[in-house]
Amino acid sequence: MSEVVELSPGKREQTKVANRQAILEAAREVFGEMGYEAATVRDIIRRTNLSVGAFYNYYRSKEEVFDALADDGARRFRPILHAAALKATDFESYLRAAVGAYFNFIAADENLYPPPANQEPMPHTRNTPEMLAVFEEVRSVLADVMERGLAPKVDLDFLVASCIAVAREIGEKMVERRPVDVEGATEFVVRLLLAGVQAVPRVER
Amino acid sequence: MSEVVELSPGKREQTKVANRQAILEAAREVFGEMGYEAATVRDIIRRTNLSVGAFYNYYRSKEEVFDALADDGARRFRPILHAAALKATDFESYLRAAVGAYFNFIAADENLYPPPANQEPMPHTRNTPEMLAVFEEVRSVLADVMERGLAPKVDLDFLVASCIAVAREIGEKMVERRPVDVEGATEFVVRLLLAGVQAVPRVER
Amino acid sequence: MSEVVELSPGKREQTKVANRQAILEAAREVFGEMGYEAATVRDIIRRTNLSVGAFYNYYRSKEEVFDALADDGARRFRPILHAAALKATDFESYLRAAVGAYFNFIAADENLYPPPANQEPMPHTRNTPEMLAVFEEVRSVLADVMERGLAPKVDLDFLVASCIAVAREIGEKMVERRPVDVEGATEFVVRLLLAGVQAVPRVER
Amino acid sequence: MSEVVELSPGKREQTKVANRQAILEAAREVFGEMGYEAATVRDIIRRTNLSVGAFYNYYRSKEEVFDALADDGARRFRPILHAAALKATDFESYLRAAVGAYFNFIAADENLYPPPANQEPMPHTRNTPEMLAVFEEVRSVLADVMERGLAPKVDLDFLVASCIAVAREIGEKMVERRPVDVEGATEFVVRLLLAGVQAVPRVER
DNA sequence: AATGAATGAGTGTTCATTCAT
DNA sequence: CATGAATGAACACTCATTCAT
Repeated sequence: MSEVVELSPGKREQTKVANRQAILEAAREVFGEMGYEAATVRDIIRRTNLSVGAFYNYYRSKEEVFDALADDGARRFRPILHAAALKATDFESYLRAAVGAYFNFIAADENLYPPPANQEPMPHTRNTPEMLAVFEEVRSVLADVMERGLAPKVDLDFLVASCIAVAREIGEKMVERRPVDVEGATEFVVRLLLAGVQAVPRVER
Repeated sequence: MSEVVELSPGKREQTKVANRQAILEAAREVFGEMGYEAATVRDIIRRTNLSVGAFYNYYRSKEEVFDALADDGARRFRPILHAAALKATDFESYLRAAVGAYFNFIAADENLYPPPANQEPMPHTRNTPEMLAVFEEVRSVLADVMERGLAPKVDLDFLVASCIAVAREIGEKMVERRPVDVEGATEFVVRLLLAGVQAVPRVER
Repeated sequence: MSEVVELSPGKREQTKVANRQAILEAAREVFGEMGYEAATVRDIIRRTNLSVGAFYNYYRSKEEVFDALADDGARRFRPILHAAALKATDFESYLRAAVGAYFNFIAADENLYPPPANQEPMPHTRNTPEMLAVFEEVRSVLADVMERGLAPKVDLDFLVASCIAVAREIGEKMVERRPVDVEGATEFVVRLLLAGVQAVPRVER
Repeated sequence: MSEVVELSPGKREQTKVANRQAILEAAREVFGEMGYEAATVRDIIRRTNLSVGAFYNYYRSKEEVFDALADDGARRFRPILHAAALKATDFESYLRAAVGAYFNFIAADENLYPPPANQEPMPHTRNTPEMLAVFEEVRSVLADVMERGLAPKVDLDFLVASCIAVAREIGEKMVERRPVDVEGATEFVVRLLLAGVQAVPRVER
């Protein structure tokens, strides 16, 4: 009866990719605004041209989009971070490259999807999956630096935790400010951590 | 009409207090493990000897236990933090007192309620309300230090964010280790932040 | 331990009666204001000095107070109606006595418990049980009149239904007006029904 | 994107309409038998082939079906009543047309949905929402008659109340009888009210 | 594939009733 | 008897997921 006309070869395939992406973007927004639990599948598809049913053609469950979001973030960030790391020769340039890359990354994201007026302190929300993935990346980079001896031998876990914590928190503050000052935020974080890591107790390891 | 005068807390009153506390503890655990949204009232009461109905005898809603938890944490931590602050004369002792107090606080809490084998990376969790309240306290203490000129004039928001972030994250790592080393963790955080704050860009105001 | 002092003989018995009555009055108000289903046992006992437990000492269930209320209304109204009926010699005086008695009855009730500002059209309420009982009484009186041939032989069921309907509805309007005009309302109802019953089709029966 | 154009109501659309109607009918029965408060959504859907969830696909809340029921009744009755009123020239024909229309209306309804054996005096019931809507219509018709001077100037509120009361009550009795005698019931009501209104006290107004 | 109605387990919450004190 | 905390079966409603079209 009803027949979908194929306008050009590959059109179908294009649509599939586009739909998959549309769901991902919508999910990014919705999870960011309401948190994983509060967000409903309907909230997500409402921001696309698709139907609930279509959602399940592309992702098997709500959880799966969440995970895909994390993968997506990590996949997009990994090369950036890696490239930045390659140019680094000592701990400072390493740190600066990594933090800078991260801040540029979230600043770019921010421009694409500015926060919705930040209505309330949003009492019961969570980190977006992307953030989680990005933190994973940063963690591995810093672990590597420690391995290669570019930084004093300190409590690795504690250092990693500190760097991630500071970068995350300052990054969050950064994108809340207008204008978004990536330079300034990077400078703050790099100096703080660089001085900090020197002051912290050494371990023989 | 006839009123039974209770000269000392009667058994009934004791039970009520105990039940109220039991619900609070259970809620602390459940919110900690699953986050506010995912946690159900039934999850909470399942960890007590009580019934759904009893829950609502003690708290008017799920939200109310959550808030009560925050109040409870803040109420218990505020005096500790305050006392510590009084003994401090410069930024270092201030920081050490505050961080030490905070770490002792969560370490004590930890002993009472050890984490449940830390099953997975905890997929969809959030901060406990207590943490949030405690962070509020720490924030105000640090803001005060900045006000009184005991620390260099740097970006206040960024500094506060950094301190809270580092303390939180290191605190979390600390309680995951055995034995729990409050001394070491405090030393790490204090040195890192103290050196960091000196290195960070100054602002005129 | 605690001992209830018997101040005078029979005091206990008095209290019991008073409590039973207090519950009844409270229930009358509450059922009237919110309807049977919406009213809760707690709503009722809140208007007494008693406890939930006490409620169940006097009445086995919410349903039972409701029924007791009906019985109470009927018991109080029956003698009044009966006396009025005795003085009547023809249909008019019979009708006038019955309707007058009924209107005086509900007007007196109204004075004791004026309606609570009649906030909204009260979307989902019901008749008070008293009303129901009173209607039963009126019905039996009118049935008797038909039996005794004081009124034309018309469709008995229909006549009874009409009289009850008109009396109820006009009674309700009457108590809503200020001042409450029992005379006027009675006159209206009596004339309407008296003329009506003459005009209505006869049945051989 | 792709849109399936339906030239005639498709099977899906038919099912939707049927389901919507099925819920309405079931609600009509259930509200009629148990009253609004006592009726549960599950009681309603139990009489359909649908699930709880489906109920909420068609109506946003229990209250909404109730209102829809009233609207439905009013919508179906209004034109009938209006047409009847147009043919009337004096109070009698007016009254006869209105009452006749009303009785035909509820008799038709009755044939579609006969009462469930009238089990008991129906302990805690209420008017169906349809009745309420219908009564509103009847009220406005009668108010109009008074306005246009087709009936003596009597207490308007009281007259309206009486007519509605008698029509409702007799109507109820009528549908309980077998066979349902619309003619007879109409005759009874019209004669009663017509004579009654002449006998009732005049007001200058 | 796409659609969106259908499903039903699960959620927060209420309330009649019981029962230890 | 009085008390009021405890109980747990309901309730209205939501939402991830399925499935007929």
